[in-house]
Amino acid sequence: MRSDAQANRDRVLAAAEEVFGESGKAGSTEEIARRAGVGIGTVFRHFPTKQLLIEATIVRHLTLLTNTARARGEDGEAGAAFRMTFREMVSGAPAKLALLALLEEAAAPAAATDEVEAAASALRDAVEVLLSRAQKADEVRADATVDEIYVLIRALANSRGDRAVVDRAVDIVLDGLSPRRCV
Amino acid sequence: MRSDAQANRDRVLAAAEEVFGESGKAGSTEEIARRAGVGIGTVFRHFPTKQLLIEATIVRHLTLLTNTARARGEDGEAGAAFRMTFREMVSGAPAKLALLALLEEAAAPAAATDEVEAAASALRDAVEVLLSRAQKADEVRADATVDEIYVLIRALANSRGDRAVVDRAVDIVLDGLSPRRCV
DNA sequence: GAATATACGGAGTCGCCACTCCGATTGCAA
DNA sequence: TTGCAATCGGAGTGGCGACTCCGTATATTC
Repeated sequence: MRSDAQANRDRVLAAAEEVFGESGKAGSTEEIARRAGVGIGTVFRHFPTKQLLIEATIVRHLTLLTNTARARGEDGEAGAAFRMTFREMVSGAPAKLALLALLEEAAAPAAATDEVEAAASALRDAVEVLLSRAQKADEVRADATVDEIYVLIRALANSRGDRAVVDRAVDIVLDGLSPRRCV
Repeated sequence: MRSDAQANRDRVLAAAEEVFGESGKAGSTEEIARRAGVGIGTVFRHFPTKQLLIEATIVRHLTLLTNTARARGEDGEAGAAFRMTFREMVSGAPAKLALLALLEEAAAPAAATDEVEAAASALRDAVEVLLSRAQKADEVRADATVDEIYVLIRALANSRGDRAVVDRAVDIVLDGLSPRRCV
């Protein structure tokens, strides 16, 4: 692959993340091309279909999240690491609400491509590691499963509203996730 | 207003709720007309703009939720009433995920029409009644505010995934909402 | 049962957007 | 530097969907 082609591909992906983050699926390919500083033709050469561009954007995003979670999983205290990652994943996408909506769609049973599927399950695994470590340290209730954590994170990540209010909502959820130390 | 006109208006609104619930904003006006069993012209006579149709649909939905919450607020035990309503609002829209996305958008600061605004705040008030009653009965932690409850409900209502998993996630959140009886 | 205002249906218009095509460019190898 | 295969750009195409218009149909009134 020629080096300019690679560079353009990267710029298109970055622009796509930006545009989809603002406008969701409705963001036009032309706008993406404009922001990437390339012609429409170039966008379509790299991603023959809008759907493919969306999927590539999602995979890129999921991969980033996975790396963050993995890094977090190796150091420090288990409970804090888990809670930190939880918070990060919730608030990490403040300007990317619409992107998350796409992500949700991608998580639907039928819609997932192999590649998207793989990226999603990698993230899931990374979160699972954090979770079970925190559970072993008795920092998170033992009956919680990754699936539930996932649902909670995705749900909260979609939240609009004051940052402060969302933060307090997250506190409440984390309270719910802590082990009940007495009845 | 002629009686047939009223009937058609109602059928259009019902069809709109259905279609928007499935496909969100992307649902076409033509499809709505088809399901309502009327011509496109009729849809546009009642709701001159797609945006207006969306808003009317949202108001209708919010009003329904408000009525449910109000009814629930008057009988039975405070904590149970609150939790019941919480669960209902979360799971009451299983086929209407996309509609909720619109609703979120409507809740954005700028986008709200007076009418939508009014309907939204009526619902908020109804929930607030339930909440403070439950708090007085020491069934819900005192430091929780309506805003946070709202964020939590909206977030969870958007969740996809197994019903069972979502239910357990709701349990976790409700645990977080219960008063901490010991440190 | 007319008369009439009101409402209906759906073909047609217009603009937007995904996607195509090909002449102009440009990185790269020799 | 030169040749050429890989890229690029962006005008053009086709289709879809919001919205309009007006001839037809029907509730309502007396």
